[in-house]
Amino acid sequence: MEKNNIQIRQSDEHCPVRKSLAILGGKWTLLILFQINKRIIRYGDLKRSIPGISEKMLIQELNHLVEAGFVAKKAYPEIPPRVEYSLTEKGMNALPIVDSLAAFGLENLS
Amino acid sequence: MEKNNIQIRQSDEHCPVRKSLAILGGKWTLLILFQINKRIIRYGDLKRSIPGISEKMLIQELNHLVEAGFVAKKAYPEIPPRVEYSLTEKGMNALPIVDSLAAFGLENLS
DNA sequence: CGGCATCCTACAAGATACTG
DNA sequence: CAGTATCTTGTAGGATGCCG
Repeated sequence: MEKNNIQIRQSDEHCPVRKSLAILGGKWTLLILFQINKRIIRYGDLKRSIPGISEKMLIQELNHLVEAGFVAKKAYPEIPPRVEYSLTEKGMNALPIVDSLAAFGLENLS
Repeated sequence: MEKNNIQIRQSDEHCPVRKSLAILGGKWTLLILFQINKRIIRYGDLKRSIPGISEKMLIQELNHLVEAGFVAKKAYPEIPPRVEYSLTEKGMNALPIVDSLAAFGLENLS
């Protein structure tokens, strides 16, 4: 309640919002997390669920997210290959963000 | 609970997440909303509260947000000039987004 | 099927200087 | 103080083609 009075000043890199945006701020990042959601989904299905994304961006972001520990990747040594993606615990923690984005879009944008 | 089964497929422009990202997806946009927050803040103070932003980007995003109806701008015809920015109702609705971003950053990033 | 390697460009973003 | 006006640049992102 006295939150209005505190100085909200985060010097550069210590701001949690900035740190989050640094990882999740890509054009497609949050959309990908949103589509994976609680599912275990194959690469091809994921790609189809995000119309307009290029293979490069999808793979790039997925690798990025796997490295960062937000997405788990499981590859089956079959032919033809099958690769499944899902959110880790850490990745699930980002779902409130996309939920609030979705809610905002529904209520405030045409 | 059967949410896992439904096809989460938004064809392009109807996806609320995409619509939100289209407006709020800029590098500085959410950070600006976060800093204004519930305050009525002058341009100079706002700029100082976001280290690293250029005047151009700040003004550009502010104008953008004013046009979109998320930010209110009040200019006083004084010398030297004074301009105050604050969030509109609509802009307040975006605060849950930055809150979840902040929470995510605090809990999941170093 | 699920990638990776290139090449390329448009636009977001930065730097700088000036003004009411 | 609060902007505007240019000019320049970096890089996110797109297009295309090949590979295990």
